[in-house]
Amino acid sequence: MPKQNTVFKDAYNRCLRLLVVGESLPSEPELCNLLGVSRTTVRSILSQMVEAGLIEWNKRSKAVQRSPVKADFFPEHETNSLSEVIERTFMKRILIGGGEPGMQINELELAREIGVGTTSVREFLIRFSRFGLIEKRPNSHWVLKGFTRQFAEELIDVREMFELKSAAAFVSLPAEDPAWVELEALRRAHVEVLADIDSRYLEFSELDDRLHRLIQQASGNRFIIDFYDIIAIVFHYHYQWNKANARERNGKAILEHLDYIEALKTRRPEAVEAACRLHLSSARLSLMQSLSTAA
Amino acid sequence: MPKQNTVFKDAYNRCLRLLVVGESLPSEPELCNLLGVSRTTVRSILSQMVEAGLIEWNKRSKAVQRSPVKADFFPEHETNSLSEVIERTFMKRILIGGGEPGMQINELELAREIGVGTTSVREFLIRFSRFGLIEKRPNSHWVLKGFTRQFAEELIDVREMFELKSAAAFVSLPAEDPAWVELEALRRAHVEVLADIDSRYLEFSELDDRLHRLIQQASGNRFIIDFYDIIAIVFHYHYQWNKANARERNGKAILEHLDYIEALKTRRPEAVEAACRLHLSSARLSLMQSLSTAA
DNA sequence: GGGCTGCACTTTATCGACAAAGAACACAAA
DNA sequence: TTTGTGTTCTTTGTCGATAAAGTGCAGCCC
Repeated sequence: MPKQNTVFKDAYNRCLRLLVVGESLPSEPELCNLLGVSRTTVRSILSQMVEAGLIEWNKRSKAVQRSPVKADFFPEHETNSLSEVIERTFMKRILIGGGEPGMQINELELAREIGVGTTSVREFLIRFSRFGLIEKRPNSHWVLKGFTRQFAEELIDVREMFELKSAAAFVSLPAEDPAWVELEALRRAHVEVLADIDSRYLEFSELDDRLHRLIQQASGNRFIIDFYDIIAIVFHYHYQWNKANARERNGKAILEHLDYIEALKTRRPEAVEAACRLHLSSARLSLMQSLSTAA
Repeated sequence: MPKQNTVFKDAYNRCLRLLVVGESLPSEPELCNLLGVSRTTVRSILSQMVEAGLIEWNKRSKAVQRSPVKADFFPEHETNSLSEVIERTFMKRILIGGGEPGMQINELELAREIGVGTTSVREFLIRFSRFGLIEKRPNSHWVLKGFTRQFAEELIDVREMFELKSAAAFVSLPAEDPAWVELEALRRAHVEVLADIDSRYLEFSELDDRLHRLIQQASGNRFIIDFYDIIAIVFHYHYQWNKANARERNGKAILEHLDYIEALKTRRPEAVEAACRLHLSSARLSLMQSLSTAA
């Protein structure tokens, strides 16, 4: 089985949502933009839709015949790319299941467990190794270094350096920079979630990601921006399986974010640094606490 | 052709140097340690040496029959691992040959040019991508971001942050830490090279690498330590093909290093910071200058 | 003339296969 | 009782093959 056709399936599903009975789908190039795939894939989708009796397709006209029903969609798990599947399985294994430091990682075993070829696993591990959680012994196995307190501390130390630098750069952004607009949008989103915190506290993760990425972006430094990927993935998976005190933790963090955003808006470096430090040390504390309860 | 036997060939060559006529080679496990390979490889080497009439091998006795001659050695290029070959070729291409930013990188073409399979090239590119010089468009090609002034500045900005942090950590190392011994050894090596700078100035690169790695190590932070790999590879290849003013540049840098080392030995944070900043800004200047002459 | 379609072609993602390299274990020697 | 050897088995590194996905060009339609 070369290449899964997950790109096709995912785009097909998304394309189904564009169908409006009586109307015609837009041109092929336009669909490419809408779906973010190449024309070849768009044409496969159109062909398939003809087969399914969803549209009549003749040159420029792509008349919609009926609305899609549930059975028209591909099952969601078939739309995940291989690397996503591998990543999830792997993270589950090392963050939950026995992820003792020093453990050996076996490419073949992992591949069999997930049901994919060794090449895919290998490439995943290589990509993943930049996160500092695993290490390769050449001509031999990988070693799991483990999501330990030590790891968390090293990660957060660098994060603090970078975030302070980025936040400082943020205040010198010109007034017309789109980041200011986005910052205001984010502030509103925070306020909205806060207003209904008891039922929406889980949305914090997304806000957190957006805010911090926006700030790192201001550094204009690819190493700083790329580093945030490590933080994001670690926080993402860790808190996904570790929801103790999430309501309380997230509520507090949203308030800190709002202070941080206000500080950025004043453009006063000292105010920004203070708010930034406050939030970061609180985030550090939460992570370390959740680590000790987990262990 | 699965797996090149470069490990074997390289170990074989190194093993040839251990041969002393009249004596016997040590035990298999000991050879493993000496050569840094597994017993399987050691045994292949011994078999091969028997075939070549270099030794008589009977259980524990491995009596050396004759000294190796030049023809006994495998040619050096056959002892380089595939990834080394790929790395060199690739770096040559992007640092010297037309490495215009935005250029597309074609896995297949690269593989053919180097004469290896696509998998190896692919894995190299994935590993290399963490250096921030290339970027992947999923399901499509890689994009060369280019070794530009911009890149150099981003790299050096982070380097300065990390090195200052590491140097600060260095002064708080306990007196019995082996780093102090290594530091003194390095100081002597610097003095030696300096004494004969006109003929030995090219040895500076190695000293530079050793000193900075020693200092980063003190941070105890894997992200800081790993980041130094990026700096090392960039400086390595850049100055390897760019030797303008090398004599002068290296002489100056050695003096700065000696100041830096002295400062570390005083264990006074301010002195260290000053020496560190001085050296780093001078290194930055050299790199930026050599970039403008190259472009 | 500018955008759209049809078609042929290129490149990537993934697999299975296989030799090189590593690891495990029982037996032998000192 | 420790250390070394013989043997067997496992795992990694690399390749070529192939379907999926992307790209480029010639001609067509408004």
